[in-house]
Amino acid sequence: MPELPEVETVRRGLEHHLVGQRIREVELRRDDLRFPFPEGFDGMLQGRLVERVDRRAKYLLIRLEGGLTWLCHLGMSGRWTLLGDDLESRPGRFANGASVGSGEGPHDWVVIHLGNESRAVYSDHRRFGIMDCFLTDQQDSHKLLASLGPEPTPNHLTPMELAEGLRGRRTPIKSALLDQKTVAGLGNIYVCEILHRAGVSPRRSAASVAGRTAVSGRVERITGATHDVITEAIDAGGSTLQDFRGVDGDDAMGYFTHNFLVYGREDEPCLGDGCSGTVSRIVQSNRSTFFCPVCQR
DNA sequence: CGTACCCCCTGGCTGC
DNA sequence: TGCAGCCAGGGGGTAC
Repeated sequence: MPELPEVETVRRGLEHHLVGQRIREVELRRDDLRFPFPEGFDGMLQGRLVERVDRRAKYLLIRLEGGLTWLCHLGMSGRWTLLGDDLESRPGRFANGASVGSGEGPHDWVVIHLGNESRAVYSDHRRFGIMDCFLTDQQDSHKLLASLGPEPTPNHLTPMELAEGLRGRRTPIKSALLDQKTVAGLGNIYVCEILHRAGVSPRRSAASVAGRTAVSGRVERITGATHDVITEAIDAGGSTLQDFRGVDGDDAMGYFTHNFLVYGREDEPCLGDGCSGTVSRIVQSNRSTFFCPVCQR
């Protein structure tokens, strides 16, 4: 379910609970998610200390002792839940209605037993998630990470860079922004919100957004809207972070508490400043796009 | 090469 | 009530 801000919230949760812990045992309850787990996956992780938890786009990168990185992508329905002694005795809520006592759910596929007797449970009912393990110093050549574009955050994505990513492309701006090579980590909801905030039609071609000048007004606005939407969403997730155990990024974590201005609001009034338009839903490359035809041009 | 489409999977909801 | 069909926040692979 998660987009980048939700993955960032999960990252912070995992960082808080896993860093400094030793992986005592890895329990694999099937041999694949979207792809097969790598050969000897559980053995590679077992016995190692968790040093850090990083994120690149929507990939969680769990840095382990010995120069190893454990990669985890949540796909559409992946979630992590932290269970354990001290955790269970504290008030808090679980995502996904996972039972408090055992933490057992029908879609729990990976259970990490930690040195402190707590455990981290990965569940994923649609199994679009990905897990892999690679040598950290070979990250740049990792198939899934090598061609990712800049992060959508203020310190990474610049108008110039976005303009270069869009120039000459015939595809609609909506599809271009969803393409992880253009900007890494934007998903369907936030692209809709970004284009609405920037006042740019999702149907306009990427090339026409780039325009003829070095940096067009639309590129400026999309860059700014991207920074704002992503920063606000991360802050919203972070603000609900306190004593959580479920780290799936939605529900109490701020996802559904978000008020989107266009996403999911077909036929409802546009909430843009002084706009009297009505939100439309169209389908672009097989995904829903919500936008206001009046204020997005 | 870039782009368009199909697919993986499960479950919840809608409309007949 | 039953059930077919549609939908879902991702992204890899393939066919043009």
